[in-house]
Amino acid sequence: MPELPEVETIRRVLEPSVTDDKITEIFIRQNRMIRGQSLYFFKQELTGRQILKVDRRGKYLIFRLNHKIFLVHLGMSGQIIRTTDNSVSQNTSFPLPDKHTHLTLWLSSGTVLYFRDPRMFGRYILSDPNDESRLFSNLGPEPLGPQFTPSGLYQDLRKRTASIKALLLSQKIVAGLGNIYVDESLFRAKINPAKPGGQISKKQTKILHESIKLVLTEAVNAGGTSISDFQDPEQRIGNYQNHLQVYGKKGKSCPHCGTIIIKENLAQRGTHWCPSCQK
DNA sequence: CGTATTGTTTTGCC
DNA sequence: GGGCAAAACAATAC
Repeated sequence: MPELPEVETIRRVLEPSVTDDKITEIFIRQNRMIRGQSLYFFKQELTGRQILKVDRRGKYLIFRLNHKIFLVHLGMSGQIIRTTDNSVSQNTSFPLPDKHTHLTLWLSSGTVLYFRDPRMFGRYILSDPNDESRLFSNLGPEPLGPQFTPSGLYQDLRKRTASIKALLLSQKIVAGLGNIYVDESLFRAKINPAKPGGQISKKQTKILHESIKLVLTEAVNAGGTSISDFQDPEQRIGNYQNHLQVYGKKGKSCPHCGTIIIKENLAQRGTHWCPSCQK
């Protein structure tokens, strides 16, 4: 579910409603995803903190608290649902908390945040602000920030023999792209997903850089992609699934040339491309 | 029964 | 030690 555009959509919804709120109570159903602080201290250290700011880095949501940072990675199926109900939600499409609600935060204004994650690939990390750079040390530049440049991208792809698909998924070349947006970006750039990173020309790299920024910007503006179950904290779905060109389009015609879109496994993921446009 | 799914970490090999 | 590729994690749908 959540790649950069989805996480940014969540961030934008949460920011105005939880900023300056205090965490008054916490309930943990499943502690598998909790990292950083020990379980005992997790609850103790989170309770009473004020949310100063909600940021994002790659696919991580960052709650900046007084003297702590709370990082949330939603994995494959994580979501955050906001209600103003104190016990059982009445506004949601299903009763909350349910068996997939692993963490619940009550805030001083009456807001309740439900953290759901059926597949439990997500992570909740409570740490010191000083640890932030270490926690993000494996992430490449923000694709929509000034650090992401065509020349930097070109340098990082030099001498790499792995496929551009695998490299873009790794988060180390650039942060925030997942399976959907890698396929869409490579289609826009007319680059074959199997092409080794080191074989992409300077000119192609510049186009790839532009394509990534374009696709992500469009997707953020559309409120993310709701393929199966993405919804923002207010339970609204995104709109970018209506703009996808190749992802999920196996057997359909390429919007550019009409050739049938292919889907094959690459880098352990279903990979979609136009065999004619993306040589 | 298989296969597939919007992600990352770990493992093992070269 | 780095780069790379595959397994592993888990739930659910088809």
